[in-house]
Amino acid sequence: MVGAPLPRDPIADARRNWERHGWSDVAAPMAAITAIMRTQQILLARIEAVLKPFGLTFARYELLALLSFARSGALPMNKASALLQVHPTSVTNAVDRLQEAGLVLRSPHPTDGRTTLIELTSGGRTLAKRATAALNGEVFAQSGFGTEDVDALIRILGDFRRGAGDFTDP
Amino acid sequence: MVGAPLPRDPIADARRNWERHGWSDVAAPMAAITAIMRTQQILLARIEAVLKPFGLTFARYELLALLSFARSGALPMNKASALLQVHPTSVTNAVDRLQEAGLVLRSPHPTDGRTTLIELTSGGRTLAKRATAALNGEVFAQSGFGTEDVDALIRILGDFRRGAGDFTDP
DNA sequence: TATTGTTATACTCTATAACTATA
DNA sequence: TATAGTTATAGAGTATAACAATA
Repeated sequence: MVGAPLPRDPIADARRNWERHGWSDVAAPMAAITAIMRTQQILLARIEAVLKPFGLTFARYELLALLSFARSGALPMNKASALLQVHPTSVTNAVDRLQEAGLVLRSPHPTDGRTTLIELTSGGRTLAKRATAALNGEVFAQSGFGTEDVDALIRILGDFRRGAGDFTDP
Repeated sequence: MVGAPLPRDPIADARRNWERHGWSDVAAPMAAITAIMRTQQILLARIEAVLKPFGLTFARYELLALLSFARSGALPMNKASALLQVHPTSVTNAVDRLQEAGLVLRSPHPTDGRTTLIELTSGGRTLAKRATAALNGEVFAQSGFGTEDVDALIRILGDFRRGAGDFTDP
């Protein structure tokens, strides 16, 4: 998927093309956004490679990790959908697969008959811990970002996400 | 897809969870990387929404835009694959669809019988221009990133991509 | 009426492997 | 032998719409 390194940065080239065609005013944001898309692609590939031996995809890992941090150990489907910012059908799909693998189970909500709770099995909890340790050691601990750059990213992208309506936190 | 804003930033919460579980050393990079994933999701949704009326996906638009900047107006398949950093089969697929839509056409390479050249039709060139104008006006011009933040992102993500082996540029 | 979740369906992109044709 | 591209096949996530059950 990632072949030999290119001799030139294709995004810097695209930026120059934008400037040459009279779009100088948006060339820089175009380059920044394109760089985000490409960076995400690189990071996702690393993450999925680490998770593959555990039989997990990133989407399923995120659900597992979310459950492992839930106070009660269980979450309603719609809560998971909201927190992970994914479509309800995506959660249904992910839970189906995790349930087949014996990592989570569905249980009825005690008071609201409409809602389904998802909770980790003990096997799911163990796998979540192991997968998290692997990601921490093989991806996050060697992210390729310097300490100050990590802080800058968190601030810049936090501002962006707030502006995009993700959350209202201060 | 994007429901009501959450009262709290889920990524900041995840970071606190990491710290509470003894992974303080990687909590910040985890948060930065998770923020990149989420930001990409938001941006991709905006881009695809703008491109939809043109009958284009982002992957197909990228190919169209790349061709529109090629000096000769044509590119070999493998060149496109390398520059867009996508799998050869993804290029085959994209070209198939763009060709069905009459936006590009395949032609034989003049000297190397193995390679196929892709080139824009006049309709493809027109659509590329219109789609680029729409993206510039509706996404890049209102990116939600401040000017200094755009510069910071370009520098930080450029360093990252170089480190990841995307290119060898200075 | 509104909400929760599932099902059916469809359409992305992606990836591997096998294959053809050419160098 | 190596390279370029296609085909077949598979799997991933995402989305819409229709539906059932419950509030």
